[in-house]
This record gives sequence, C-alpha cells and structure tokens, in this order.
Amino acid sequence: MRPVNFLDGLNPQQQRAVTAGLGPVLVLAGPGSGKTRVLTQRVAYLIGAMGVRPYQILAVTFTNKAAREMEGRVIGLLGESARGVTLGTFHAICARILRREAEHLPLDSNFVIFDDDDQHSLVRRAISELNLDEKIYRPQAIHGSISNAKNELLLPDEYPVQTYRDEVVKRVYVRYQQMLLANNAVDFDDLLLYTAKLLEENQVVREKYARRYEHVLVDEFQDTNQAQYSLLKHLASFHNNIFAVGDADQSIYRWRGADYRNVLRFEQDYPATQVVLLEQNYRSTQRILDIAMAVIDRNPHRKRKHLFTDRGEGVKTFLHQAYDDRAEAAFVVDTIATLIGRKQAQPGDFAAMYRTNAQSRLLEEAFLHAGLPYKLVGAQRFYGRREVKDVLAYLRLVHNPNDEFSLGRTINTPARGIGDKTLQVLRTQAQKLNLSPGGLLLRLPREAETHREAFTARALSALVGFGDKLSSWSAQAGELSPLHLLDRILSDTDYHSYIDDGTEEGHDRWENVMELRRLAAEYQERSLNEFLEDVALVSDQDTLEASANVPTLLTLHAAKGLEFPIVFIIGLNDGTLPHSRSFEDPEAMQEERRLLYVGITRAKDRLYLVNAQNRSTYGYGEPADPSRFLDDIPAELIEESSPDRPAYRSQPASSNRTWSGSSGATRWQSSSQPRPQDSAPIIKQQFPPGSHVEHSTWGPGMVLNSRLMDNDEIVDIFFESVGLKRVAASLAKLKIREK
DNA sequence: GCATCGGATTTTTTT
DNA sequence: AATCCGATGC
Repeated sequence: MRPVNFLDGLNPQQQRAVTAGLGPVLVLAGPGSGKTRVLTQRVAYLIGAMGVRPYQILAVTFTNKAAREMEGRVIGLLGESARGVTLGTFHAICARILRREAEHLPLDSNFVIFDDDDQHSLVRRAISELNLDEKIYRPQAIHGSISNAKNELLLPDEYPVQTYRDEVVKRVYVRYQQMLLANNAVDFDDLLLYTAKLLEENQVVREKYARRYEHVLVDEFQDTNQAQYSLLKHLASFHNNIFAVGDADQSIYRWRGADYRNVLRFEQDYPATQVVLLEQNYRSTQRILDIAMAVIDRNPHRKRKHLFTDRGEGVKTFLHQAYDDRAEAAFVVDTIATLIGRKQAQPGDFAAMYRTNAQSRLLEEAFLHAGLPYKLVGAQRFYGRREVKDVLAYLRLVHNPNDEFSLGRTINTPARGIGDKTLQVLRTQAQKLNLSPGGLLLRLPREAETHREAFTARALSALVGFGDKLSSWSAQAGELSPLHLLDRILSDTDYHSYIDDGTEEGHDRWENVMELRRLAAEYQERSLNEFLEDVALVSDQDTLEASANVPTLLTLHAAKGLEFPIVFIIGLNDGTLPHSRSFEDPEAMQEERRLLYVGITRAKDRLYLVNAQNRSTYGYGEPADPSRFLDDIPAELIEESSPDRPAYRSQPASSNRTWSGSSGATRWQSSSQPRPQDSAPIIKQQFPPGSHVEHSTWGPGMVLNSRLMDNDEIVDIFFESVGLKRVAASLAKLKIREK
C-alpha cells in the first residue's frame, strides 16, 4: 500500500472527524462543508492508517452514485487493495443481505423487488378483493399508511387499530403482504423491514454481520427512518464503531418516515459519542450563505449554525417576479442564454430547481422552444416508461415465473388475444392446481389436453403459444447473458413493430428500449439477477451523468447533495413552495423551509429566486402570492430584477440549435410582443358576480366570481345541482337567466 | 376481446 | 393538460 497523507488539505475539524478514535462519532456537517470528502478520507484512513480490512467496513450512502464515487476515490487514494468495502444505499445493502439469508425468510433468494407501479396495483387488488371502495380508500393513501407502518417496523398483525380506517388499512396490509409473498416479491420498505427484523430476532445472523463490520459509516444520517436506524444499531452492535454524518437542517424526507431527531437520539443512545461540527463552507459565497441562514433560522428548536466561507461576498441574489409560470420558465431560459452569450458561464453550470415534478414541464417547453438542450432528473423517469417496464417485465417473468404482475403486464403485450377473461380463468385454474399462473402457463404446452375443458379453444391456443415462448426463454436464461435474453425476447415478440408505430412517439419509445439494451450490455459478465436488482434500486440521481454540458432540471429533493455554480429556484409562491399540502402542519412547514434551504445552499456563485404573479394549478391560471419565505430574506441581500413587463415568449426554435457556439444565443433573447392582457382585453365580462345563469347540463346556478384571463372569461358558479364549478365562458354554454 | 370516446379527477417530495 | 376509468360499439 502506498503511503498517503490522509489529512492533506483538510481543516482542523475535518481532520478530527477523519482521525476520530474508536467508538461512536457524530459529524454535524453544514452544507458544502466537505462531508463527502470527510467520509471518503475516513474510509481511506481506516484502511490505510489503521489497518482495517476493506471487507470489514460498511458505508451507507444516499444514492448508488455516491457509493460508486466513494469507492472510486478510495481506490484512487489507496489502489486496488482498497476494494471490498461494502458500499451502497440502505436498500441495496439490505437486498444483498436478504438474498444471502433467504433461508431465514419466507422468501426465495431470487425474490423480485416490486417497483412503485407494482406496489400500487397490488394495493388496488387487495382493496378490491376486500370489497372496499377505491374512491373512499385511496390506494395511494392506504399504501402510504402501510409504508409508514413498515418504516416503524410494524408487521401486519402489529398494526395499531384505533379508528375504522386503521381497521381497513390493517386488512389491506395483511392481504397486501400475503400477495407479495405469493409472488416471491418484496417492496422497497420490506427490504429494510425484513433485514431489521432478521437482525433483531436472529442472534446468530446479527452477530455474523455485527462482528464482520468493524466500522459502520452512514451519510445523510438526518434522513434515516426508524427501520434504518435500527438496522444501523444492529449492524454496529458488536464493535460499536459507528460514524454518522448528517445535518438536521437538510432533513427533507419526513414524509417517508425519516426523522431528523435520530440525530438527537444518537447522542442519547451512544452517550460516549464524539461530536464534530463542520461549519466552514467551501461551496458558496458568503451572501448566498447569509440568505440560507436567514431562511433556516426561522425554524424553531434547532441548533444554530454559523456558516462561513472564505470565498468572499459574491454577488447579490436575484429576485425575479414573472407575470405567470410560462414567463417564469422563459425568464430562466433567457437568463441562461444571456449569461452564456456573454461568456460568463457554461451551459453545464446551471440548474433549475422546483418543488413539484409538474413544474418541469413548462421549463422543458421553454428549452424545447428555444431549441436548447437540457437534462432532466427524475419525473417520468426512464424506468417508469411503459416500454421500459414492458421489457423489464419480460425479463422479470423469465427470472421468476411466479411473478404475477410481470405476467399480467406481458401476457398480452403485444396483444395476442389473451384478455382479462382468459387471464382470470388461468388464475382460477392455477389456483385449483396449487400453481402460480406463470407456473401453469409453463406446463400448458405439454398438458394442453388436460385443460381443454377449462378454456375456450381460442384462448387455449393463445395461452399455449405464449407458454411455449416463455418456457423456451426460461430454458435458455441460464446460458444467455441478460443482453442476449433481451434480444431473444424482443425478436420473439416482435416488440419493435409493436412499439414503433411510425409516430414520433413510437420512435422515441423504441429508442428507450435501445437505451435499456445498452444498459443490459454492461451486464455481459453478470447475472440477470444482478441486472434486475440494480435496475430496481436506481435512484434519480444515479441516472444523472455528469458528462453532458447542459443545464440540469430537477426537484429540490433530487438536488440534495449536488452543487451548481448558478442555481434558479422557481415557483417561490405560497402554495407551491411552501406547498399548500403543508400549510396545516407546522412540522411540514418547517420541512418546506428546509427544502428551500437545501436549494439555496446548492448554489456556488449565483442564485436566482423566481416566482410568478399568476400560476396555473389545474387548468386555468390564478393569481398567486409570493412565498412567505421570501419575507425572511433581508432586503440588502437581494437585487430585484426588473419586474416582468415584456411578455417573455421565446422565439420559434431556429432548428437544432445546441449550446456549442452559444455566441448567437443572445439573438433569441425575448423580443417583446405584448400579450393581449397587457393591452386592452379583447373580450368583455359577460357574467359578473351575482348574476344568475343557466348551464346546458348543470342547470341553474349563481356566479360567485368571474375574471378575464387569457382572452377568456373564467367563471366560478354555484349550481343547485352539482355545487361549485369553475368554467370557461368560451367552452361552457352559459346563458344569463333573468330574475 | 379490443378500440374509442367522454367524463372525471388530478398534483408533493422518492428508495 | 394529462391521465385514468368506465361505457359503448364493433
């Protein structure tokens, strides 16, 4: 092992953290304080200076990408001999443990991890099986309750019942869990739940891992939930060397059970904890830090931190109020183009952040309109696309024929004459024979005669046809690489002609399939199992390649842990940020504030805070208030950019423009064309508040409110028949009813 | 069994 | 605006 100075370039606090002795260590790390660096150096220090074997180190990161980076850096410092650290997200690490320990579980080691959609449809099926009304018991909400229970390590029979709803949730939970097991499947929460329970209840297994992992390190500790916290405790229970890094102010996953109070609990549970505070910031200018502190200091019950930097004052933060959300997006794109045009920045320097995924659409349109490239993190994620899910479902089905959901997804995609009815019969038949539907399907080709009675001739031949294909794939799955299996499936199903229907969308879809194919190609040497697992556990950030020099669009949540020279935070309106769903709940409001804090502290040099005077929620635009958080920012830190007079409308795309040679970018800076509503309205109000109207389907009603917008009249009417409705006068056939 | 249409409903954040 | 669901017709 080559000699390395593990403390190179570290400040005293960082050094203390890296070289902390045995026992529990808690590093409270402000944003940009070099915590990733500390974590990496700590691992290197343990191996290189303390002689710990890599195999005996466990490091939990928030994303797979962070894990890969850490491994790369440690190996960069110490060379190949440093390989072998157990590195990954909680979910990935748990999946590995569970596969190894499957004998102690009600699962086969080749269990599948159900994604969001699978989980959702499973819950829906459980609800419908229990004859409950989906309208009243929303699958999403029920699933949320189940998920919370799992994060608190509550099994179905331990689910506390206080209300009738709890009773319902419990019944669904029981059924849901049965169904998962029947499919040899787990959901995301199960990975944590099963592992935590296993370590808790099985002393032999617990000691095996606890002895092995001499050192346990965790990043983003403030975002651990109960299950994760308990996991850590068990894993560190033998050596007690637990090294946790976190920042309570950056806790933004409360809604999925994360509890920043785990930071406080840590000090209680481990009284001997050495605490290290990292306050010096190496990322942002002082003015940006001052804004961040002004925002976060309003949260009660927190340890005040004083963030400082030697990067200098920097420029003031820009506050821009756009006319509406379209103009907001246009402002972002225009500003980016201008700065690039002036050679003050490169395209890859920019990020635009927002509260909800839906907000990305207008931004995308603005970029598209300008003909400029961008990259989007998350949203309709790659793995969420229909075509990608189809192909993965085929692979999953081959891997695990008991997976009913993959069967359901693939059996008639592309259409091969197997509808709901036939599938239903297949299910009942399978149940009679004590088989899974997939299991029966595999036998069907050989045993067709036996099942003549159950199916119609047409259905049977369709099923036999598919069963044939499936068993031939299964037979070859062992020999073929994931890539070749995928190719076989694509050609056997003629998937290309099914998905690529000649439209542009079809073409894009096929491109996505090809992208998946490229990913599979990286698994030549590895098993189908590994491919499927990695795919199931990728996070949004994992898919973010650093290479492309283009602006990044992402949610504030996805921005955690990242940094950009120039950051736009858009949608700074009450109702959006803070989100209206949080208004009622003070804890949730504090989290909204932390979310903004995370966003602000991503910026290195320049920060733009943007909001809109009007914002469209469902269909129509509505006036919106500026975010209350803006009130907390001292005026001297802000430079208000000119109010949004020109109606930003990016020029039509000048075809295939890219960021390279961006000198021309300023050309398409907004040429202002006043919007209709800037000049005199073209239409007149016809239905003033108080007027009585008649609607063709809803009958009589009274106008409560009416305003002119986008060349239309938007009217809120209270109907005797259906109550309050909002209609556009141009669409609804409204008549004034004389009194 | 499947495609199409219209209406209702939707939006918080994610491994 | 976009998706999802159920009803309808072929």
